[in-house]
Amino acid sequence: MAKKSIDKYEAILDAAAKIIGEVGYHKAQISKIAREANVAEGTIYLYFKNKQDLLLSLFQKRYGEFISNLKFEVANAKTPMDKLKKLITMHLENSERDRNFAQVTQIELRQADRDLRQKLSELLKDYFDIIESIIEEGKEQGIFRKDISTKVMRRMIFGTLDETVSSWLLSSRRYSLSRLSNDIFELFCYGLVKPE
Amino acid sequence: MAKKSIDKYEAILDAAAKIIGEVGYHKAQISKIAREANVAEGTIYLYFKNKQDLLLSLFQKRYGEFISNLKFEVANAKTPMDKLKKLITMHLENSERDRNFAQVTQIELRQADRDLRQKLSELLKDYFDIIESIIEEGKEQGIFRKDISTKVMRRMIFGTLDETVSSWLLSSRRYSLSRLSNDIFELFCYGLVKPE
Amino acid sequence: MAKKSIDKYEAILDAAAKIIGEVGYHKAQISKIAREANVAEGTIYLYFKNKQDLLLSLFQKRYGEFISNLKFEVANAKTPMDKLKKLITMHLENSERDRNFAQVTQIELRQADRDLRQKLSELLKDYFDIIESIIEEGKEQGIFRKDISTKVMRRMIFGTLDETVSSWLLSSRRYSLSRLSNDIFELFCYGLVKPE
Amino acid sequence: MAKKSIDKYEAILDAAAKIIGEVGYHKAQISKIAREANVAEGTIYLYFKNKQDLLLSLFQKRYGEFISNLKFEVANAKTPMDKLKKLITMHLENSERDRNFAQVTQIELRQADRDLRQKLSELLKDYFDIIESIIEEGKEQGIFRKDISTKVMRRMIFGTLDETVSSWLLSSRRYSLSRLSNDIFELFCYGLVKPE
DNA sequence: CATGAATGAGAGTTCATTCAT
DNA sequence: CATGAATGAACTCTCATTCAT
Repeated sequence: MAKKSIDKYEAILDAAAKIIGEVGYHKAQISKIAREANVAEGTIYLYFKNKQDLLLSLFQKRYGEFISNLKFEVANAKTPMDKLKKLITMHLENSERDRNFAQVTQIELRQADRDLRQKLSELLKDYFDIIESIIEEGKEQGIFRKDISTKVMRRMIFGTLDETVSSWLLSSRRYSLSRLSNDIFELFCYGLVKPE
Repeated sequence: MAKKSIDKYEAILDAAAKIIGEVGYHKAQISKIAREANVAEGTIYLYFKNKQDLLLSLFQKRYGEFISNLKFEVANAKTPMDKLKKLITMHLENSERDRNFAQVTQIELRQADRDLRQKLSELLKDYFDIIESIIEEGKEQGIFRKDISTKVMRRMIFGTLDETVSSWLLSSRRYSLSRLSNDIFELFCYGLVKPE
Repeated sequence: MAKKSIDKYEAILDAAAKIIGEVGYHKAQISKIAREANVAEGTIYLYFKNKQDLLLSLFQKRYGEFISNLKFEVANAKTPMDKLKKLITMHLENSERDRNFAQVTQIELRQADRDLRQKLSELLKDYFDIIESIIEEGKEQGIFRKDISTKVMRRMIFGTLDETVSSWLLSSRRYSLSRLSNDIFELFCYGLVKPE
Repeated sequence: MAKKSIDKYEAILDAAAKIIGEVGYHKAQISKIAREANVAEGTIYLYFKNKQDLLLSLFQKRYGEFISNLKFEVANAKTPMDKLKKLITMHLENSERDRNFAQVTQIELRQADRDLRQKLSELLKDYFDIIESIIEEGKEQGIFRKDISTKVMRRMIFGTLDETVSSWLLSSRRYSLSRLSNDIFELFCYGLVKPE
């Protein structure tokens, strides 16, 4: 029984990710998600308070897993540079591996009502914390410049990764996303200007 | 009186920008936009084919003006560095000046149905072209590095600006956006790493 | 001026007949009728109280002319048989000549709201009277049978002509309508059964 | 409980027949039909694709039943004369029994958009076929005259019955419809002209 | 726990009619 | 008389949510 419930819970989340990824949050009908999950419409409301809660749970679960993996890997990397490199790689690889995850994260998060957006940004907060702690560490070790605020740097890092994935999604994923890691890392570290 | 008065057209666009900025495209009811514009609901349909067309026109007009200003200013700047600087400043200042514009641009563009997104991204194309031409010029003049593709660079620039504005919007604009220009410019040019 | 008014009045009626004939009363928009008549929408309301009044006037005018012609011709025919023949011929020829008239008469009259239908059937009354007086005359002269009520006979005559025109209209008028006069006349007079 | 209960389906059809019969197709609001059927508006869309589909189904069901009864009775009648008599009687009795059916059939069918009319006339086709086959049989047996086309005859029969019912409906049904059967039959067979 | 038929508020859009010019 | 931009009531259809079974 307990097992069965968890199966359904997962099935609904998977179905939601698929449908929302395909048609977007607003056009994703509960009835379609139910059908995709092989579940009755009413059943969804046994596991989730409402449609918004479903999206929230979806994001929470998927992003939560990603964040905890990321934390682990970042902790294991030695230098701030290594940590940054790892973060870029994982962000891109994860997006590439799970297209629905990326779609939902990138596109669907933006819409949504005030309060939903608020809740979602709380979830993002964890990710931001990881980025910022890497930057702080780099600054402390004298590797990263201190004349620019950590927040500005964090926005560059997240914004660039975000936009990179967005572009890739809109391009119908015709190229390898994760292969861009090195260039982006280079850009982050040394900027546009030719050295010397 | 000019037929289909331009005043009304503008009033509707303004009202749409305001309402959409406040509650998002999907929750922005035609009836509310009409009330905000001091116009009957039916009147909106004299000026716009439908709700989607209204959003499209809104973006087209606002973004179009911005783009043409941007083109002019960028053309007048001497070096690629100056041009890049100008672009950053204008992006942030424009967003700061017109909150509704920024809101719509940042948030609402992402949602929307497949075909709307398609049309909107065509409009963004112009902006991307400007950014990319600055980069190309910098590469040709030996100022910017050539070992990283222009597209990757463009995504960093646009993504960072985009995320910076998004953050500012979500923070309820408690700080000056345009004052960040210099730092962002520095970051773009020289990266995170402390020189020497 | 007076002349001009009459021109517009006529133009609107013609336009209404054309548009209604094409798309039906309910789908015939005032704006389209106005455009067809080269007149502003508001102008229509200078000549007609409302849309319903326009249809009524249209029918009144067209049917009125037809009825008065019919009366004249029937009066000139000698025998009840000749009169009946004339009536059949004129009904079919008139429908064939003016497709819009037929369309409106046949199809559009049926719909309409309770009260409109009431008013229209008053107009039909004149036509019914003509038919019934022919029948009565025939009965008096001992030509037509007296064991069947005049009303029943009238309904046969009108119903048959009506259905004949309806069929022709729905068939996209691929055959000559007026050429059927003789057969219908025969049928009316002697019925289906083979004589002897 | 049967899914999408047949009861509700029937209740909606009955309500539709009643409301449409009262105010006509165009003025028959879904909301009123729903109220009459003791059903929510949305429920109607569980059973019918849209308003037009509801009308179509209504006609299909009611007319379909009538046609199949008619076929049975006509097949059981011996001579073409008996068959014709049966057809007249059933047409009138059925209309008299179910006023809504008659109303919809007579009045509402005529209006409607091009495509709806097309679909409806396909349904009428079955009725026409029955009439025509009776005529053909009569011709073959040497009972009916062969010098007039079957189609012309069919239009007389259908047109007369149709008009008879229409008249009766407009008269607010102040007389017995079915009692007219004999006279109409006589008229069809022998025509207006007094024998001898 | 599970179902899915039923609900009904809500939203976009149309179009006959009005009225200031 | 004429205009046509503006009006806003009205209507169909959608879909998240509920609840009796």
